Amino acid sequence: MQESVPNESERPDRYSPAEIELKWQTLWDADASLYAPEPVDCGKPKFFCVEMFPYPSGQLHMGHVRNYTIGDALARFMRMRGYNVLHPIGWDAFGLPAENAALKNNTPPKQWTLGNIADMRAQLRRFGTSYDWAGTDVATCLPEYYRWNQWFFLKMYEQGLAYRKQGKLNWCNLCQTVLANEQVINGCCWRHEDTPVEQRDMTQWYLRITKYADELLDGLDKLDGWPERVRTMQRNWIGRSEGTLVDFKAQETGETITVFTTRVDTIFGATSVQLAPEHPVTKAFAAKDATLAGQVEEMIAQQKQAREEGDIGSIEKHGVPTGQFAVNPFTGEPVPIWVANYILADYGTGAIMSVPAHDERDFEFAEKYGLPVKRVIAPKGDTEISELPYTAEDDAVLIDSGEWTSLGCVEAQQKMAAFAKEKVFGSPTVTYRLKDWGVSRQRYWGTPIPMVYCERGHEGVEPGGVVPLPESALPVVLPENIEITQQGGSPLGRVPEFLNTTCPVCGGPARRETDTMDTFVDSSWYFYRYTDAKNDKLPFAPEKAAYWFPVDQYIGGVEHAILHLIYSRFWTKVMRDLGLIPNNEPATRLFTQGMVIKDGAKMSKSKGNVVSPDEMIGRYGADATRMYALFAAPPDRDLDWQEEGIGGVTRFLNRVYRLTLKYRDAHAYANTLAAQSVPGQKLLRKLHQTLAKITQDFSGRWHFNTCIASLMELVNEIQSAEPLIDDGEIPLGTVAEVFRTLTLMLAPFAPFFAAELWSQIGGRGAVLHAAWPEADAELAKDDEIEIPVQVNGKLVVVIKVPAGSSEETIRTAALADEKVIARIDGKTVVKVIVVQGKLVNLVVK
RNA sequence: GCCGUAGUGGCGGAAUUGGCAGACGCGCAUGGUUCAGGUCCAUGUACUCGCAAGGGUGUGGGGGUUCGAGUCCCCCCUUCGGCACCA
Repeated sequence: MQESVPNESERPDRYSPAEIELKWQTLWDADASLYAPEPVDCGKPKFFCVEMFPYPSGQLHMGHVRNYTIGDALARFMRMRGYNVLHPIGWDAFGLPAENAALKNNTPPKQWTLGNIADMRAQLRRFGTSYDWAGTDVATCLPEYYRWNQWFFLKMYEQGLAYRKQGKLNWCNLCQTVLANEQVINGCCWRHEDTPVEQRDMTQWYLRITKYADELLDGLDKLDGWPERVRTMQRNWIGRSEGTLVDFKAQETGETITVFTTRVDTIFGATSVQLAPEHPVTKAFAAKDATLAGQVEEMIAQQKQAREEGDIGSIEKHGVPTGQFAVNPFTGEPVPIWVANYILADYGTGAIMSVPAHDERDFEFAEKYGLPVKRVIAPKGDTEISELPYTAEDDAVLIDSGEWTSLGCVEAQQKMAAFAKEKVFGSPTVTYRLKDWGVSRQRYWGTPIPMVYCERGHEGVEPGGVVPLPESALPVVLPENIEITQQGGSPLGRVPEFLNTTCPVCGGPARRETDTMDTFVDSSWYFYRYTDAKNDKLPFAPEKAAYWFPVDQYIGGVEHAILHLIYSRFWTKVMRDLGLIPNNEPATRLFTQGMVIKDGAKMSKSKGNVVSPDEMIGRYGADATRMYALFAAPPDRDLDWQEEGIGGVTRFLNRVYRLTLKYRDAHAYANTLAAQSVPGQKLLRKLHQTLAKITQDFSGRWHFNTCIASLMELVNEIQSAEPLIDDGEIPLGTVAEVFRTLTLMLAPFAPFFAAELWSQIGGRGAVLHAAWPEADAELAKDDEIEIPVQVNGKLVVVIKVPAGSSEETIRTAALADEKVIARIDGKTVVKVIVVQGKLVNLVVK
């Protein structure tokens, strides 16, 4: 015979997450506008809180859970603080995985994507995230959204910010598409980390992000709400470098070789000119010299191989002489022209002047090939000895440099650049590492580019020339009945109904652009759409964006530090210049949370260390999972998910549940704090100390792990006081106050749990909109404080004195302590240091 | 190489301005409750010498400033991340 096990929900010492969460979720789901913000004229201060939107892969992972839990805690806190909060969600819904899934399962990308969105939306609801579901919920793969990508593209085309050109592009064979520079990581595709990208010559659409290079760089200094790490990464990426262009003329053939240098002051030490293998002048020389042509070809082949093997950095410097000479315009001296493999074709001008005495790389190269080393910079007060290559310090001076001799090198740089400009053989210049953003993708599942090619041509447009579609032709809708194959080329090119169209200007036959836009276009402005997600006249109403922007808090992973975060800053500046928005930056504060890892490694299917959020909910409930995600580590650090630890949070919640129900009747005595006992004051003190700590942490430090720790301390103290409450030594009014406040403090972290407790203790309205309690500094004050007493910096004893004791009282108490007396026996007290309210230190000899 | 980030018990982590190092939790140990336990409760838990009282040592390493340093300064090591033959 088996005895019946008590039903979980009947046990007074445990709560049933499954029951409580289902109950509240059902209620919440029924109210579509539960989390909607108030109108813009509500008079409350606004707070716009955005977490980076997910790609709808079909499965939430723990990284998402962490990201959204952080944002949700903040959004819930700010609502309780009386802010008008916009807390939206959306879906970064275009992209290659949908096409791969289509190939694998024979499901159309749209169906697959929308199905995943529905699944993930349900998952997020199970976690109780307080998104404005009805008002936002933007999916980038829908024409209602991507038509505005097309609209922006046309605006940029008008402004000359979108243009088409031929160039070298990064090509990933697995993706069967080109990639932006930002999408190439260590020479490999960002989605296929083991697949080196190839360089292909193609004609593509570009967005002129370089126009904003300086603004993007300078703006970083003012973004003090962004992590330094992210700002540094962006600075490196933009890679601004000031220098000088100088024209060297080939002596025999007359070609101009413009070199870029940051150290024009060393030009008297130039002993050769070095060209990149791909440089046009290299090609011109090679055309007339078969031997050279062969050598250059070999050099390019070697580089390609090194790139594919992934060790481009370790390749040995080598070069070949062209047999030609170029004239240094400053000295009139001819120097040999070489082609060298360490010269980058796409940085600067692809040509340098080589100054072996003052540049490590040039020195190494000159040593190898026996080129002369001519020293022209000297440390101050030294004209003879110094080790080469010598990199000049700020106080270095020029020697052997004609009329510039004896100048400081910084001064010389300016004067020589100005001289070059005056004599028309050079000029000061600025170069950037940042290149224009190539946005064409030879893929199906993306935004069609709203351009056609007029076959016959018409006035101002040659046959096959580009014609932008008028706004009235938008959206250019992505055809749905398409067979996904792995053939090369743009899939849209194989859909005749899409491809063949008419020219909007002359009405003649035209072909549509068949490439689609990079998905990073979608994410560059999606948060603006949140402010007005249903607008069908504009991407958003300017007045709505003006009210909500900039985002007050943006939260996401650091992996987007360059890609998404630089593109969206660029897009913001473009929209500002189009007069759509007044703000210069998309977000004033950025928080980059750490990764969730398992057993020291990033979670991945191949490693088999993936933790499923649904399983966590099933085993522990959403509240415990959320709280543990916050408790296990501070949010900016990586979090190693150790499942054993979650038991501590479950125990904590069970304890709170048991105690709250036990003292439920105390709430009839709420607001009767007048008669206070000593243990009652002690409990209130702890309560207000906890409240003060949590309130303050939400304002910026965000150490939610210690917030939860302090809630645990509070509950431990309540539990210790249990006998006192039962004996009536703590007034019931105090008990009511403690549990009411505790429930409110839990609300941002454990929403289902707090809602349940709130209703159990008879709280008015939804805990969601209850006012966050104010910490009372008076009540939080200790009446007795502990003062550690040290002798020569070593702790001897901790004494207790009344709070606010004078320095003299503390000193006397410290010197009167037995242990202290024993310790200083036979020695002289040289000095007594009393730090009021903190500590006493005796210096003895 | 340059830039940034971090380094604290068996583990995750705490110590906001220089002032009791190790809060809180996990784990572990002992005891209790329970027919039972992936339950609950109590106590202990940095290392080390000691039966104990009590001592000594401790925040990656080495110096320094200070009455006092995890925290500030200098040098070095290591981790993670970014950029990298960038002229």
